[in-house]
Amino acid sequence: MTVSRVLRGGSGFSDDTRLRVTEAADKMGYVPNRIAAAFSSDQASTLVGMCVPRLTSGLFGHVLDGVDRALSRLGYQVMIGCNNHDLGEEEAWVRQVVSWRPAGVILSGRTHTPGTVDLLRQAAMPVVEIWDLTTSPIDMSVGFSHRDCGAEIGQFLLRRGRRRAGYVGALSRSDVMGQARMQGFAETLSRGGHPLIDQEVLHDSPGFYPGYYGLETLLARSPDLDVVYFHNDEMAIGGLAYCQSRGISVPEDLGIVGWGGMEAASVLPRRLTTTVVPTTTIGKVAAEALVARLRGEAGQDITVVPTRLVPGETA
Amino acid sequence: MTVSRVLRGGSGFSDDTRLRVTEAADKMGYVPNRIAAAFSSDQASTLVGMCVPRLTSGLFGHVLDGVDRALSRLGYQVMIGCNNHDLGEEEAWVRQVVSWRPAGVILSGRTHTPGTVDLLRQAAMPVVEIWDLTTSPIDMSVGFSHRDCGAEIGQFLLRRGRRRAGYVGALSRSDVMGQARMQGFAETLSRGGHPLIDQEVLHDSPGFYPGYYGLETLLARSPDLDVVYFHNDEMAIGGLAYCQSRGISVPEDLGIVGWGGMEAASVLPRRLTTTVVPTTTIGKVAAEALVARLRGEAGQDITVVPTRLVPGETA
DNA sequence: TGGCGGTGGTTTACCGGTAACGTAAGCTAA
DNA sequence: TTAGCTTACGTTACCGGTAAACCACCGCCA
Repeated sequence: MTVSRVLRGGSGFSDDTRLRVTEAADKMGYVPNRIAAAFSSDQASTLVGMCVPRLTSGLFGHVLDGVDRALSRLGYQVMIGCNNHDLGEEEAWVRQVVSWRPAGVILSGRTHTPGTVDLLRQAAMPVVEIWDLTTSPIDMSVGFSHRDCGAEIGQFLLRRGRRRAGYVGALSRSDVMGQARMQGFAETLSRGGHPLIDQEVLHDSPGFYPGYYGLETLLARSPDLDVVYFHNDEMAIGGLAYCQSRGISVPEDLGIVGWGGMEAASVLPRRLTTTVVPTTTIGKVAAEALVARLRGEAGQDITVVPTRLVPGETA
Repeated sequence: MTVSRVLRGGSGFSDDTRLRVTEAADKMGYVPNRIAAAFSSDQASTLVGMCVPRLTSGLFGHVLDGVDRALSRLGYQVMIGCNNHDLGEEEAWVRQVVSWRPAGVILSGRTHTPGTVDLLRQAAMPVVEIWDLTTSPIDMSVGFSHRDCGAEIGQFLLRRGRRRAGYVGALSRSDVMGQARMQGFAETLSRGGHPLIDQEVLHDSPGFYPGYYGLETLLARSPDLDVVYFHNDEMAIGGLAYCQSRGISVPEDLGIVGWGGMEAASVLPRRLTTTVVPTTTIGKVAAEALVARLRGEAGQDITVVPTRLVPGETA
């Protein structure tokens, strides 16, 4: 017991004892057993679960980094999961993670299966839903509105005099966020009197080549578009490559707009018009909100982390 | 006890009992406590620790994905860590992770502090060192030789008639792997009779802008180079941008070579000459080697996962 | 009828740390 | 002098699952 107190930096022991304990621990290479600690007292768990739609996405890599930096600094460990944009996989992951009795959980997205919500409510632990802001979170929400992102781009393009807009997207499973951006975009255009002309949504992952071929298909069908909004930057870059290969000059003949703020976009000869998402900040804020809740500190349940429209040279 | 056997799919109970148990568990929303399970029997831990140098790197995102896919399929959970290319941070992380008594640990790199090695040896668990192959691993090693990557590029360039090569790198903390590539490159050039003319190594993270300005500095000092090998693809793309801004035609005036096989590199108008690293495969193979060891199956301690030189249009 | 093996289920002890409580020694103050 | 408090440390029970041993019962056969 005295050893436990010394090693956890408590009080109620003499300096002499402390020294003897730490020396002995050092000499025998003692590593405390956190499993036992977490087991004996529910409070002691320093595990936090974090689930993202894709691990290979540059954006989520930064979110993960923000979460890990903030949490590891405070002595927490991060258990990761990847749901591949599938709510069922998410539920399976949540079940696994809850069985580890973590201190809290961070999920991506605002849509979950009833089973997932039940599991989390029963577990009665802090939960942060990130990325896609919701006003009725399970517990807490940190992110931004995808609909607003699309709407903002819509307004921007109308102001720039674009009148015949198209959309190229990808629907990998139930990726509702890209959908939301598109809807916000389309609605704004309609209200502005110049509704969306055409859209091409591929059932594929939103990468470079789907962007390339998606634009090809779209333009074959609707050749007189003057701007195309893409699901994300990678697809937009694919679109740019298509334009280059066909001698379509950007932004004169056709405007190209992406989303996400992928680093590689800054690599292009002309800077992509896009919405930059504060990925690392979202991770950091989510982690801090979770820890604040754990410590019983006051904090807001819903935190808006604003995105930033970057008017580049492609639209 | 009977409940435990039923839920773990053991034997020694009737169908009737099984039904009663599963029904009751369902009704009460029972989630087994893995902490207790891991605590009671050392064998039951399904945690695996995985430490990478950077979470924001596209390459390591794919490695992580390979690991997570392979492990979650087999019922393991992944605890992540990021050491920021710092061996001290790695040791701190290992200490944390070992205190969770994981089933095994995956580390990036072959160089570790003595403390790290001690901790892992004492813990007597499977350890896989990935990315940078070593013939004397702590336990197992999965990866490739960075030195050979550099050497292969050296030979390739000599065959293509390049005679005056330079190198632009970045030294973020103790990133020994970039160093190894450069050494393999330089040695091969020397043996071929056309040694490395000049190099510029920035103390910065290896990104787009350091590549841009690194090339600027290098060319200011050594204007007559005919090819430059970069630390990685991002830096090489920065170098390409510099060439474009100064009217240096690639590959005629100057060859540009990267490393890593970053996806965005395929986005460029001309395909970057580079070495593609099988990131996902490394993660997958490492995870499978670890699980094989856990199951007592035979497996090799050292697995070479070959890289692939992609002769693009920039060198 | 006694012994034997298999089936189905229960009892017991234990993993290693921690909360709560117990206690002995030393000190203070009435 | 002694009740009362503080300090330093020890005891005990418990967290929830699991390994191993144990037991009850049945059917079977010599």
